[in-house]
Amino acid sequence: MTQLTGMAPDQATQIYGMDDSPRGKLLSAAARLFRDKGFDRTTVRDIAREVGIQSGSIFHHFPTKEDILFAVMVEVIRFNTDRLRRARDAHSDPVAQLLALVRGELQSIIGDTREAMSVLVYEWRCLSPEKQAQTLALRDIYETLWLDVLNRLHAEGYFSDDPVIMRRLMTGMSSWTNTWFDQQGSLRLDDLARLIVRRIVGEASLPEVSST
Amino acid sequence: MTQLTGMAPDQATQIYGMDDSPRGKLLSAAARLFRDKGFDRTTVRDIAREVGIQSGSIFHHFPTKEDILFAVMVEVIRFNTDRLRRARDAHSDPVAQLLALVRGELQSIIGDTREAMSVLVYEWRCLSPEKQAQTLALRDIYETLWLDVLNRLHAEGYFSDDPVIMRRLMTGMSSWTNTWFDQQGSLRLDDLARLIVRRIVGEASLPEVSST
Amino acid sequence: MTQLTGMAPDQATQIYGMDDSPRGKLLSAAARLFRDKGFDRTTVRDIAREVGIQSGSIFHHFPTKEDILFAVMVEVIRFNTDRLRRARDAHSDPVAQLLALVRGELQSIIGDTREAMSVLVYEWRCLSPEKQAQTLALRDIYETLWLDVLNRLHAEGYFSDDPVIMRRLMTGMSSWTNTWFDQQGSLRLDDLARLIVRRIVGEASLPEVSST
Amino acid sequence: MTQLTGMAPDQATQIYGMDDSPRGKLLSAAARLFRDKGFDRTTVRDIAREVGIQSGSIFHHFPTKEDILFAVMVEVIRFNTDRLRRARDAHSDPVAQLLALVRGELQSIIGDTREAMSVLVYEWRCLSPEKQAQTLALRDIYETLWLDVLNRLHAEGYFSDDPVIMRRLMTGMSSWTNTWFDQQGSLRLDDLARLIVRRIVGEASLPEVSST
DNA sequence: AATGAATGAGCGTTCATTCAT
DNA sequence: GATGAATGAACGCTCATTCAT
Repeated sequence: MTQLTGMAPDQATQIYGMDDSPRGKLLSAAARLFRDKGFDRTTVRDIAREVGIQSGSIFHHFPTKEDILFAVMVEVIRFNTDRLRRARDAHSDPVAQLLALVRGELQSIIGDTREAMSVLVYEWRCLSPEKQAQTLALRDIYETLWLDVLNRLHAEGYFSDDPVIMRRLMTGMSSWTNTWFDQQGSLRLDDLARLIVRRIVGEASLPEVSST
Repeated sequence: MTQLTGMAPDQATQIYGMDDSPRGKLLSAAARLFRDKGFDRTTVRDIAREVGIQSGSIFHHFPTKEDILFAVMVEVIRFNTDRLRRARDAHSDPVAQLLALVRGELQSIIGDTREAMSVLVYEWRCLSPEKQAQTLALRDIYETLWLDVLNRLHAEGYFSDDPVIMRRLMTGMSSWTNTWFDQQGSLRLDDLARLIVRRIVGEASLPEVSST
Repeated sequence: MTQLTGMAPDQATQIYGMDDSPRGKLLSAAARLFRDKGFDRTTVRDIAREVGIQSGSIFHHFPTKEDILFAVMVEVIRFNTDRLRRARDAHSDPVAQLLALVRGELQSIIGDTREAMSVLVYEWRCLSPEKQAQTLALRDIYETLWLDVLNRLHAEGYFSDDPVIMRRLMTGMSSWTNTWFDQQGSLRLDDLARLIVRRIVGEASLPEVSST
Repeated sequence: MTQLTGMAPDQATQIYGMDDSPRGKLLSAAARLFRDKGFDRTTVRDIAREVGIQSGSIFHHFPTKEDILFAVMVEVIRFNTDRLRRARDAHSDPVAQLLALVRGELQSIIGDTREAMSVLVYEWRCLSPEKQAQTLALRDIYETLWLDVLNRLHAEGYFSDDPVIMRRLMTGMSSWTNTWFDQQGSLRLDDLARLIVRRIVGEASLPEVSST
């Protein structure tokens, strides 16, 4: 768990495909630009300038601009799915598992992969229907991780409402944090995670365990 | 309250500025197109075609394309601020007031003003900084309605966490519903509102009152 | 002659067609705007605003925007042809006649009709070939006034070069004054006129007569 | 001096920046179109068609249409300033220097750079104030060449009027030649130059020297 | 792989002109 | 005569993509 909560303010970890290779640098630059200016307002020249190449050279790495967006989305889903799987596997208690999932998701949204996660939400429409479908298949795997844990909690009586609805409310709470959470502020990511989990399983269920 | 919960599946009410006038029809068409395709991918020719005029004629009603976006946002905030104020004023009990606010906000997000509300969230970046500031001033008024009620509930012991944080979690839950809530589905808007309110004030606080 | 040299700094006289009628006010406003911004950069809305009507109303007075330009040019040529004819007829000595013509032309270029005269030179290209031909016919009448006097001076031995060439050099000197002559400056219009005449007939020919 | 007076009927020399490069061809085509139709009535598509490229390709060479106009003006001033300097330096007698300047200026106005010189006069207003100021700085250098010679002639008693005014009258005579001078006509450029110089220094001062 | 000039379709916007009222 | 909403063609400019080098 330490890699999740002990992250540095900036980019403690790195999305797999966003390494020092030309392709990786292109994806990192694109993720940030797409987040800051939007996909449509980011030109391939912007991206090229950011990594120090000419705009024509981009097309040796990606067939179209849309494929860059697609790659950013695929990489961030894969990376965060892996992260969540490892976080869940570190615990056996379902409440602790839920907390680990929330921590991991918050980490992805406001921590190391925040640019790409923001792109995933806000630039969804810029993807062709075909690529949307491919991306959705990956998101389904990610969501299954959540539903498994929530179904178990529901079965064990931690909450009575529909687990699918509960997950949707959680997704809303998490994803919205990108608009307001301040990493330098007094609210720590861990506290926020516990706060969200308490919305689901109630006050009593969450022990005062440390986050380590 | 009946006008809020008894809405027809489609457009029971109408945003003030989006009437049968040319300007109103332009705003309605723009709101839907901006939601469906995004601001940048909607051309003024798209909007013009939708209302049956020539593209040049748009500029008799709005000085720039961005001003159409701005008008959509201003109208929807004004309309929904009024709606929430009226909804709150119909109750004196703070829990009932919170429920009324949540119902009203859900109505705006997944009901009659859903297109414009979606635009407000997803096309924010397309507004110039000057217009963002003007829009934010209107949103502040809207948010004050919420914080007044949440502060009172907090003071009366209905929940112990920071009311500002609670509002942010609620905003996330509400706004995300535009991605999944199905008006034809089995979950009714009223039930969803009660479900959200229970995340804040707990199970016991919300009586089984009817929604009328 | 007094009306020529004793003119007020601004608009002592008025071009015939530019009176207080709607048409006249339109022409005055157009002349000034065409001079300041150029024909192509002046919109009919600019002209309409200047005279306090709506842009559509202009077309009750002139069939096209180009016809406004044409009218400005025709009026100013007619007016200045008349002025020059009267100025010449006030004298019988050919040197005095030439001086009177130069004074009158300078008056038109830097005095009361300066806006319209500037338009005549700088917006010539904006006229259709047909209207250019009509306007040229009027200018021919104007030029004949000059050539009559210059031919007589040439015949009487005041200068030996081709009178047509002399007139062209004079036109250049006169028309260029619109770029530099300062009505508030120390050089008076009368002095400038004598200076120009001396370029043609030499120093000795021009007596030190007063301008009245 | 032979290269100045012995010019071919068409384009004996070439403005530095208007060579066979894409940029040079663009500037030549633009200068001619701007002269013929005016800046505002020349479209970027017109210019592109003239040099056989697509309209969008123009913007690889110039950031805006106005920058093309600016480049035309800057190039022609620089080129003609150099030409005048060389022409003056070929003589030590001030009358001969003045004649050389007039010849050079006429050459620029009705000879090899006539399109661009016309643009300089007639499209001045189409330049932004910033670019006007930059262009004026270059014109000041050009004008200083003239005033140096005229001041010397004035000091040596060749004429008694203000040298600045004399230069302005000369500018008018020269620049107006673009409206009437016919290179195929019987009046030769050299004769016209001597004719103009005689307007300033009088009949006696100009010897019957050959133009070489 | 990289370049960078060129493409060409498409964008937001302008504006002289029309015409029902 | 005056209005002002509407027209529609044309404008300057952008930019993802191509391709000869």
